[in-house]
Amino acid sequence: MPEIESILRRRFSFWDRLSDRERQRILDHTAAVFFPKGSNLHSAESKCAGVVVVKRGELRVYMLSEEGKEITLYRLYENDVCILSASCVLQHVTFDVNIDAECDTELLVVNAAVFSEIAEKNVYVECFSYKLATDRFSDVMWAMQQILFMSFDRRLAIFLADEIAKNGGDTIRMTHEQVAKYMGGAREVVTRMLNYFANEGIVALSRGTIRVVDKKKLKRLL
Amino acid sequence: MPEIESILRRRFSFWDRLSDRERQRILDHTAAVFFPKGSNLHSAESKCAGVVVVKRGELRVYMLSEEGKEITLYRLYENDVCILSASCVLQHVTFDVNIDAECDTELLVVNAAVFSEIAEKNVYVECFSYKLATDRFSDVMWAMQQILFMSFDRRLAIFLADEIAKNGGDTIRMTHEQVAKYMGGAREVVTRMLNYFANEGIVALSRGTIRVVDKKKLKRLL
DNA sequence: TCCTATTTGTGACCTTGTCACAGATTGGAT
DNA sequence: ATCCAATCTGTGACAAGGTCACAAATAGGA
Repeated sequence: MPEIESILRRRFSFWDRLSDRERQRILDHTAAVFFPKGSNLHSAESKCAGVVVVKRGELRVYMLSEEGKEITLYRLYENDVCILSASCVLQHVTFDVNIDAECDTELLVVNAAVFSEIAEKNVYVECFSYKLATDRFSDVMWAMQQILFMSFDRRLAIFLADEIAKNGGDTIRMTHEQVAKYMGGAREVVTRMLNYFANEGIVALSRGTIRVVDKKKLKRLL
Repeated sequence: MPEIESILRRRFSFWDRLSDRERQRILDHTAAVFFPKGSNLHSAESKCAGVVVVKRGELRVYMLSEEGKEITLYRLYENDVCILSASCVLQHVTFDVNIDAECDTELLVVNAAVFSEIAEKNVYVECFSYKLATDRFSDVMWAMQQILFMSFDRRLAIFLADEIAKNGGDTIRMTHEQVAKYMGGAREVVTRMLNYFANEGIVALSRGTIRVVDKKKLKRLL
């Protein structure tokens, strides 16, 4: 599998700190896996998925309350590495998250037990893992700052701006429900606020899509 | 300073992975520092304080919004090590926090530049730092879960229960203002809720103190 | 064309935060 | 002992956003 190896080498900065034996052991326990849109690939109950590299698609990492409320912490895209899917490997991670595939997604999954075993013996692997966790910590802090400190209209503006920047073009193909989920807000509030934006001539709405028609006005809300 | 060395050895799990030279370098750049109650020992603007060990007292780590709103992330007590005070050392930490001394506090402070220099060369030190950051990540997730998912009365009950468990005894010497700060809520809401608790016979209030008179009822709210 | 699922719109109500005070308590200073 | 000023606590009116219970509009398939 030369493709798998070339991906792992690029994503795992510890790759050349591994012995040949360790490298081979990882390669032997890494599989390409497909998750269809909407499927769950990690939750509190599910056994540890392992370390994941996104080949194609998108993952959403979120917190889930007992009553079923969700807060999206961050999203992962092509080439991102997900370590919280292997939280069982890191004893210092004492919380749980859920991870869903947001669209049809191809992953490389490194077996958790194997990764764990190597991380225990090789500090570079251990260190890599905790560094990655710290990166996510930063993402979560950003999400937290938004949720706790910014008004909903401002956050919505930021969200829309981020989405069009990310995808190119000015049309966001998402239902209000999805936007609400990503932002950690209530769908009704998203609807109301989007209609307000539409009245201001900032966006044009139609079922399932939001088109930004005045980027300048949008940025003024930022 | 044999005292400083004995504290550092106990708190820095990488201590016996250091060369004699590195150990000495750290010892030469560690100082005992006193921060009076209410003083700030780290903020976005202040230059990097360094790695801190709490000898005696208490630190509060919080996020600060542009408008001055605060959210307490976690608190640190005797023997805790604070790594976010040295966030400049960890490139993967891309957010900023504020840290105040909550009461008169004695610290050991390891110079940031020296620590950074050693962390760059010694993976064990680097790894230790990111592990510690991940511990705090877990604390923050707990705070986040509380703030976003739990009703205020439940959170207040948890807060009171935690405080009496921590201090022993049943009296909490804190103003409503302080409670609000720790919980990330509004003082008026704390006042209202405490009065409600008092009506239910759960607590007895007087200026500056909250006494829990019925722990069973309190736990029923948990 | 019709049927059904999904998406969007709307109003009433709840919780919590915000603001603007007023009243109570406390610890000095005289 | 008395008064003063600072701090702490209490309260009401209002705003933002979440929750609930629907109704209306819109797509896709059969």
